[in-house]
Amino acid sequence: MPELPEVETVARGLQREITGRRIVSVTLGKTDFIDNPEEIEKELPGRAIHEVRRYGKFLLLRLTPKRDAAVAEGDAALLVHLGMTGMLAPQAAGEPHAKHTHVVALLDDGRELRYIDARRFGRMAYLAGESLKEELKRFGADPLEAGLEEFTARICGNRARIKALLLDQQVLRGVGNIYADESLWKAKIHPMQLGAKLRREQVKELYRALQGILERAIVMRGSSIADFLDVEGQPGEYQRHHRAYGREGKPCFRCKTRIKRVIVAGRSSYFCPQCQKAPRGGKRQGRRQQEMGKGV
DNA sequence: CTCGATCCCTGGACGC
DNA sequence: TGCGTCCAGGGATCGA
Repeated sequence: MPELPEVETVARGLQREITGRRIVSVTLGKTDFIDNPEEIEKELPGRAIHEVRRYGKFLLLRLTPKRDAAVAEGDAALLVHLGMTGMLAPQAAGEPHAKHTHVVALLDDGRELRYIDARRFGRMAYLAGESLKEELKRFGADPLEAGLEEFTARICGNRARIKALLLDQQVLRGVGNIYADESLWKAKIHPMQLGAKLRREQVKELYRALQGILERAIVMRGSSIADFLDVEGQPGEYQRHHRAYGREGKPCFRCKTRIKRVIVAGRSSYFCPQCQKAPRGGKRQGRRQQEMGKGV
């Protein structure tokens, strides 16, 4: 499941592999995950990819203007979200298309940039000018770029549960279920804790934990749980270092207590019930008890 | 404002 | 062996 480190890994691979290549033609398969398939067919051919970078969980393939463009349209880009099972990689045109190959862009070096996605939970869109700007503005701060000040403001200015906040792409862009759970475990914060109720010191711990984990995961080329593969078809290694995610019933690496799983924000959330203390009033009651304990 | 529920989609795990 | 069922999960959407 591609989150920030996995998408970063793919972006770096694509940046190395296809920067400078011109798109010759585009062939589409199923298009229900594409915002504007007809524009993709019309706008991509003839443009070169001049940069590939990550934006949250999106890959941003920045495109040059068309050679015969009559009017400037501003920046143009292909946005690609890998969803759960998406993969974007250049392959030799002669290679048979894998099952679930839905977009094929022939490049000017004879290779094909292919988008393969069994579940089609991903998303693809061609955007330019203002609509590109508007789209990018919808997302929150990149957790690796945000300073402690901004991180704190975004987490504390919110009454939702910390797990929900970490997953909310309008708060932070790029964090998904795995790295949310891993950073909460590291910072010893219960996933149901309210963001606004976290102490300053806890927020700082979380900030450091999240950045450290994301950076380390990028070095290890991401986590391969089910089928994540990078541009070269290689799995990541970070799944070997998970401390909470997917470890229900297994001993906590710190205290040996069995890792528990609860649903928060509609997602499985793994945590250590000993290290990550439940917020007062807990999950089971859900009643509206507050104040008094307001004192941070 | 925040929540849960529901839908999208397919493959893998599991039970019988 | 083969079926049915459940589950995974990011994100949009809707109603509470």
